[in-house]
Amino acid sequence: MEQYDHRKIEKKWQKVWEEENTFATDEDLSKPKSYILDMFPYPSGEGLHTGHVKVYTASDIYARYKRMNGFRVLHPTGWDAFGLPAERFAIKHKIHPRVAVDNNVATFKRQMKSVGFSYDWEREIDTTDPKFYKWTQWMFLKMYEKGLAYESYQPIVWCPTCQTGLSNEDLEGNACEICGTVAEKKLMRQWVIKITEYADRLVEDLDILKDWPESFKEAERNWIGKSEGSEIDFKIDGMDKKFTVFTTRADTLFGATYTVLSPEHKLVAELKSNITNWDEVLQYQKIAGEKTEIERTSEGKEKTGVKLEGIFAINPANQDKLPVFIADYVLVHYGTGAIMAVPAHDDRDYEFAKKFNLPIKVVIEPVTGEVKENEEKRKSIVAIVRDPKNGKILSLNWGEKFGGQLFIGGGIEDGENAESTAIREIKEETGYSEIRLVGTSETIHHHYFAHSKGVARNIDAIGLHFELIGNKQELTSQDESERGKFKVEWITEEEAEKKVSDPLHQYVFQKFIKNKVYTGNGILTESPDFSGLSSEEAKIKITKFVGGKMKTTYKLRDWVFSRQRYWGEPIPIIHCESCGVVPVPEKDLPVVLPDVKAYEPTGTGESPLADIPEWVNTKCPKCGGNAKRETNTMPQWAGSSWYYLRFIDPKNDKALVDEKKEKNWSPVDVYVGGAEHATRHLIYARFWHKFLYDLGIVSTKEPFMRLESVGLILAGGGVKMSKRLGNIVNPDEIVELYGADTLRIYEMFMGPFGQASAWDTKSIIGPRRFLERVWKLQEKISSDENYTESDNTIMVLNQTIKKVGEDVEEFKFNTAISQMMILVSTLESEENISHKSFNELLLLLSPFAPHFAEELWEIVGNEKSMNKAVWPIYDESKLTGGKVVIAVQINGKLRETLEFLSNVSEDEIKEAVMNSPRVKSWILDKKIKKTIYIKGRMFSIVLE
RNA sequence: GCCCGGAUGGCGGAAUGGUAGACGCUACAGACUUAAAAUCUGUUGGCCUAUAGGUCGUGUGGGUUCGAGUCCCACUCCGGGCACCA
Repeated sequence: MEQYDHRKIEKKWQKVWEEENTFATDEDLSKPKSYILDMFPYPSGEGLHTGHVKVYTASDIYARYKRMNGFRVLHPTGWDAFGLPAERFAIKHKIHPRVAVDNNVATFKRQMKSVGFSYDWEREIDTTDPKFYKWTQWMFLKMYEKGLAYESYQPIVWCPTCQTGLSNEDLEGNACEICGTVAEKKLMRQWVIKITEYADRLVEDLDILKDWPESFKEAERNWIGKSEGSEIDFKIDGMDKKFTVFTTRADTLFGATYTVLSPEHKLVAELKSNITNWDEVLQYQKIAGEKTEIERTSEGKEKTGVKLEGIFAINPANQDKLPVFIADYVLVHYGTGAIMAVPAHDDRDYEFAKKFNLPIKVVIEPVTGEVKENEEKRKSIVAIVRDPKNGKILSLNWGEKFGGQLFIGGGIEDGENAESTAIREIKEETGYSEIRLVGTSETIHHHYFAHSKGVARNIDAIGLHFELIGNKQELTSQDESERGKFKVEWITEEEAEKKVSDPLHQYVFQKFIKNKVYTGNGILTESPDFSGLSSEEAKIKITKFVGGKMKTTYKLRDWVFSRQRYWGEPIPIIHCESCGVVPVPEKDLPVVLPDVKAYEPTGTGESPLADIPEWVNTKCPKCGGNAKRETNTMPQWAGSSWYYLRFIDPKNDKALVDEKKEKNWSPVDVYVGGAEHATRHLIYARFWHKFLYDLGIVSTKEPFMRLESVGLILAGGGVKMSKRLGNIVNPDEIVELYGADTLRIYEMFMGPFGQASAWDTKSIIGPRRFLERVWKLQEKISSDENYTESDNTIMVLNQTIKKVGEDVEEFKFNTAISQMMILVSTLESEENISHKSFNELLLLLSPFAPHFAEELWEIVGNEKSMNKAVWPIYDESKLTGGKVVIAVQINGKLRETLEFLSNVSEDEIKEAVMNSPRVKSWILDKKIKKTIYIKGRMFSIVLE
């Protein structure tokens, strides 16, 4: 027997696969299809890393498995090669990005081939290839045609030293990562895509995606941030001007005590002549404008703003005159960029109101507890008594059964008001009477079940806040029996927050002591015709009453689709001196990126393309007059938003994808990649797909039916692999030392595919030993054609076929591998093994360790190529081996295990259990209360 | 602050509400060897004990259940994402 030499074997089979084009896509339409895709790589100069190998191995195993199961499989890859890193690299090393990308691609391709991925390389695509980006540009023109692409001035983050625009990743805090200068904002003309027009469908259709992780769908929902509310107009007092606010809480309109515009709101300038503190306003606008988003948010919760002196808005509900502020906590790009502020029922408005000393008007009465049937109405009070000397609060400890820790509560009796009730209850229950009322709450509607009385109650409670002014405590004897039920305790705020679990009492505490405002829904008060309504009802009625309209808004913003960069797809637009914006005619596509020597930033913020007059200057396709080309390029996201469609028909120069072929292969059945793409890439691609669906180019609503998320590979110690820490593992070294097959198995065996796990080079030896043991098994193959292994081995073999198949379907590669290890141990314990069993083991192993399996397949004399072989089938009747082991529990504890034939009856088991000496010794003379039998698993005895 | 995950031996991890720790690594002991490596065999959660057996044990505290790593409630810690979203 020859030694297992991975270097020889892996090269040999990679050559065979390449020469025979083994993994060319099967176009036999009689077979079911499976389109298996991983998120294609960005070919960086760093080369392939272990994380790539993890994703690509998983999809490769799945693809090979599907082929063996009779599917026609599309499993391609390509290069997402436009973007900033390549351009940076080019500037730094004076290498043209085209050259750098080609070099990097060559490295990636060599590395990927060395790991043995079964891609159909004939379908390789590259987003920077004009034949590819012709179609990216074509689709941009379609979006322009449909009114989805528009020009707009948008702020970019700008480094005044580097004279270049920065992405968020280029920022270190609020400063440029490269030179350390504090970044500014600069308004640039941008192309923007109206993705918001698809927001609703992007949310709705998440329901189609049954095989996406819930966490991805939730992340998309949050990113899109759908919110239902009302738009309501506020007139400016004494002027023919108004602004619109967006609110989800129209029910609180009567509680609005001021309004806020975002500093960038266009009405501010229109009001200039009437604003008496214009200088102050201007200065605030300037400061807010200079702040980067990071600065604006890193200042914590401290609210800032400026009142527009001389300006009042009219509350359309009650015609109150409200002050108008500008403040940067109101964002220009969300809702309408203006809010009505209701400090009594919104945390931010409350903070702002406190700081600027604005009135706070309660219009919602809280509802606590849960509404029950047949409730009895009551009126009561909850009193908080605080000792200002030590901050402690008076409480009654009723014990676990009677409500636990509470403050002082009680029913309002005839002839009493809330205050007199509270004073009486405090005196009766605690003996304190030297107190002073400092606050009274609104009515609180509390629903609860009074266990002592056996009735459901709906009480209208009033909270009262007292301060202790004297320590005199007089207890009268007639109250003693009542007082025996509880203990009077002074507790700290922390204890009160933790121990008082009753929602009503906790609410009153939060209101008075923690100064919390009530932001939930409730029942309206102080809202003339609407008082007594629920929030839900009032939202609609009040909106209607003031002539507003119900409106859905999204957090999702339109997609800024241009970059002032060289290395991207040119936006196919021409600016004509007389016709204005003219799209490049389809016949002139692609607009090829010119080959230039310099691609440094221009210093004006414009794309380097702007400095190439022979490219920029052109003739208008419409009138023939002088015109200039658009010099902005597309973002890196553009190509990756539709590349999966091009794999279906990568060489087509008539269409981005042939209609028939699209129907044959779309959609992607399994898409594998990282959770960092849960929002942007996947939302952009889903949007793009829906746009193409509307054009009739694709036949499905969604591009990716199932999504498998990969977990990070961390370095030892659970930290991220990074160049800086010098802990990056290069897959080349592992392939050289242990072999690609070992690397593949190691990465799949590390842990659950979707979970992060730490690289541990010394553990790689385990998978390598496993392969060595399989290698040695070939010596045990019996020459006797009719040789059969023991029943036990047959059982394990069948179990393994079942488990590996099921686990691969579910991307549970780690447990599939451990089951194969169990099979190998079992086969090793046999004197000899059959040719058939060994072949089946190789077939199970082949998706995981393809070179290794091919070699052994050939060595043991199989005629047909392994890649034409089919996945083994297990025999249902041989999964159990005819025996069952029954665990015996007594009072829930394992006391015995007994083995039976699998056709054993419950009575036989019971008899054997009762006769077991060990069981008898546990039962002794105790009575058996009951027995429970779980078929084929366990027998449980419960003793009295 | 909000959202989403997670917590099981020395380590990576396994476990349809039913024998916790499969499988692998490490470590220890033994075999082979002049020796080492490799390989093979055995042991490897703690404690008490004889290798029988017992007892504790899946981040913490409660609960449901004959039975909880798994379900429910409250909390702690760790990781990831988002950032004043009206």
